Amino acid sequence: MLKKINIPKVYSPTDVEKKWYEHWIENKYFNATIDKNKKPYTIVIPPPNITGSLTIGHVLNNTIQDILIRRARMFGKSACWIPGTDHASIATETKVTKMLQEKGILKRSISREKFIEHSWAWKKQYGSLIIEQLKRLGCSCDWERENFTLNEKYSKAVFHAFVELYNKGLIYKGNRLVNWCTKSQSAISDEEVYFKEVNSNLWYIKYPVLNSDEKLIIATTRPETILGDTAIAMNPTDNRFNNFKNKYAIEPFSKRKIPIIADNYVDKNFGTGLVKITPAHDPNDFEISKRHNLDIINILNPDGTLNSKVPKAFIGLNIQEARKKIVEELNKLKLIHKIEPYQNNIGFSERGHVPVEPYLSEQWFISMKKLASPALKVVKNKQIKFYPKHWVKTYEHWMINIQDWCISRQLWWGHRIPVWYSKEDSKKLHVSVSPPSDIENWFQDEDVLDTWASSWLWPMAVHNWPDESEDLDYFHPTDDLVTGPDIIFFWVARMIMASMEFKKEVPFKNVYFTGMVRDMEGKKMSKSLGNSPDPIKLINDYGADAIRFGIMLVAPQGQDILFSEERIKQGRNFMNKIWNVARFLSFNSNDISILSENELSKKKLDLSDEWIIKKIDDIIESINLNFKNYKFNEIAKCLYEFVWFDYCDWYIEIIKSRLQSDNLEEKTVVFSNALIIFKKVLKLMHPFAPFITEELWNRFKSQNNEVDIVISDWPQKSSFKFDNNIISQFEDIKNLITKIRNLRYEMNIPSTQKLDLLIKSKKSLLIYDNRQLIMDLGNVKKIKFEENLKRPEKSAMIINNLLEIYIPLNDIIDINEEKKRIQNKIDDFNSRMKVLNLKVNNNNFISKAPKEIINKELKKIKDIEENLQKLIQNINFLK
RNA sequence: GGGCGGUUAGCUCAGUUGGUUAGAGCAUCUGCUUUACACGCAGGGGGUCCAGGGUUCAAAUCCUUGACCGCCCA
Repeated sequence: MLKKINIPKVYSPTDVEKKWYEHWIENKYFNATIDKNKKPYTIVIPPPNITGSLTIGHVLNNTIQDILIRRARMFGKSACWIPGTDHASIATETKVTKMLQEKGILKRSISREKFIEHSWAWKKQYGSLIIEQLKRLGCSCDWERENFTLNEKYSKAVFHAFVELYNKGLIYKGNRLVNWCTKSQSAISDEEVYFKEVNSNLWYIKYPVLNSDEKLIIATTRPETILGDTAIAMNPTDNRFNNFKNKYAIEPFSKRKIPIIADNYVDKNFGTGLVKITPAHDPNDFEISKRHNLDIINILNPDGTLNSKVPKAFIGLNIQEARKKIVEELNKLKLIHKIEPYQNNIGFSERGHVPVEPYLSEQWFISMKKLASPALKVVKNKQIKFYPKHWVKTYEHWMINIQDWCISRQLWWGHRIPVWYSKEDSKKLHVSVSPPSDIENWFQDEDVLDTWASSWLWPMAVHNWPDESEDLDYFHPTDDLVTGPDIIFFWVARMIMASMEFKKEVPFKNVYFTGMVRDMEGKKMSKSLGNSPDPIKLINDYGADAIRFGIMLVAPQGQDILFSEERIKQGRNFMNKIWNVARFLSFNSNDISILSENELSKKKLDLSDEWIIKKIDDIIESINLNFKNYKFNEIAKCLYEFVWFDYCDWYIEIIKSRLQSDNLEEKTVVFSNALIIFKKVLKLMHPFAPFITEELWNRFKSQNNEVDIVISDWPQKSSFKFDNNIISQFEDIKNLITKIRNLRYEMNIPSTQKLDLLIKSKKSLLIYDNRQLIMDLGNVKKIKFEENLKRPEKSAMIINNLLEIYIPLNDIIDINEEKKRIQNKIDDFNSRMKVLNLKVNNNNFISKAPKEIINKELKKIKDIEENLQKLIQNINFLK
């Protein structure tokens, strides 16, 4: 027996969310345990930076993960979602440096140890902001397993990986051009460089040729690098410069003699067809220098000023100053041929926002070729599947053309490279997870590792790798990874490589790439652009469920999302709808003993009851299928449409009068059915909208030990066996009602006026059995069947499912309007008829199309003909 | 230059393997204090599915060329 349930008029998300989140945590629902009777299901969170705060992108990403993990939990799996944060070497160091600066402390004036102390303090204070925000969103992470990439245990894994690769000969130290950020004075990765169009010039500069009066004209975007030139190059097929092959040019400032060489890299059509080669300051030039054994002259200090390799007058100038002075001097020497405006694509450091310098320096590298091939294989043979799958191509392209990975960073916050150099002989190295025992005779490498060189171990290291552990055995490989395509290379690919190399198994089975969240103008959301709304404010205003649902509704697989607050409103409105239909049920809950689904199946049900049961059965099936295909927005849409259009707009409206019935049996059956459907909806919706569903579930759950929804079981299809025609029969009834409503509008009939239906037919059981709901929803007073009915004067006519139905209207009727209305219908049918006739009279169609298609078309024609015949008779009658 | 997406209603987007009268939300128009909900109800209007060519009995859907927009790589 269900007691009267009270539901407040307004849903207030904030209180409800807090209450249930605490309840879930207290009951340890999110804590996964190793249970050999259950299948494990694992997700590792893409660890957000400790410097970060929640963005709409995080909301999308983590909502999807939460949906997956909550559903897996309801499916009876041992669901483990491991959260954590990333120490974000460069971002954090920048933040801490800035914070210290504001306190008047210069980073270089304090010791490394002191700086790291400050960093940990900073981390303690601000580093878990985003974690707290994820809780507000409702994320059901296993917080007891929270991890951090700079934890002692985790660091051990990072060092272990370094040492293992070093011992395998896959890590080396080398001179390479790296992307140098002159502001942070550190190497940065390709991925930390963004490109910007900059208005610059193309300078055409004349180079004197050795032992000749001739001058060669080359075009360059970087005149200041003349000081590091070690060659002039042409394309070998370019005959214009044949005379100069194997000669030398003169660098105008230091008067160095530089060779004139031929290389395929040179584009004949760029500038004059000749380029200057500066190996230390351009990646392509560097490659050329290796092919031609050229000198390599580095003219820059780490801070971007010119070093002592250049003539005195230029030493200490920064790049802009040097460029200006060089051009002035060249002008004086009359060596400028011309200057053209030129749009240049220049790389900028994501952290320092200064142009990135290709810079020759000594760095640690991982050689990637060997690691790449198994990682490529497991994606190609679908051991790891990508959703959407078109990312496979991008992945393959990168893996095939993979470059060695520069893993050292000139920073302090991070994993210090586990290499010690002997003080006596710096060529003698100690490479180990632990320092040498006679530490006083050694000094450690100054650099730290690239952050990605720790997070690439994430799925393993969160489970104690390299140590053996039950967790690692049970929860690894993980199941699904949800992340953005922008980090497919620096994270996803590298995790696959690490896992294949160290563990000989895939780190995850499926990767779901979300779309990018953009604003309504298509711009990427970012803090600096100020176009990123604060999700916490949105949660406060609309509720977490509204945001989760709103964003899932507009996030189709693999498509970028144009986000605006309007989207959230749709989610909120939907939550309001759910809340209110629950209220409606609660008003009728008084003293009704609820039947089980099994008991219900033995009762006599109306068409509408069977229809809604069949509908939700179909929805369950379709949701399950869409989960399999990672089509989350389809699921959201399914739920939205079912709840709003089928359940609320039709079913609830239909049962209103039945719930008023004096017949207790009738009432019990109808209410039970409505409630059973509703509770299934709550379960299906729970992964998308966890809070409101838990709240309502607890209000409606029966006394006999039903558990909280979060750990309840996923709904099954009903055991009802249905006639195949249920859906179409019910559609007929719906159509009839819609036609009556539409007629009202077209004929200006007040909505309060009850109508009579006179049906020219013998008793139609379909209509007769459903007369009550037709009367309720169509606002109809009585329904009469009469086989030989004559069209009453002053009536309007509708046709539904080939039935002629008359609605007497007395003086309201405007016969001309009625004629017009019927003529419109006739025109409409006629135009459709034309198209159909063309099709059916085509012999090719008849001979080649499948039979069921032909029959379908013929049936349409037959129906239209019958309809037309009736309509024409009617209009003739009116004339 | 290479690769990957996209172009469908005024706006934002769905549209599974080719066969519906091409859908939804927002916006818009009309009516509604109908005993859950105006964050609502009922009804309506609004489309050359970017363009050309092709395959097919049949194309928004498949192939091809092009235009435009976006992203990634060089």
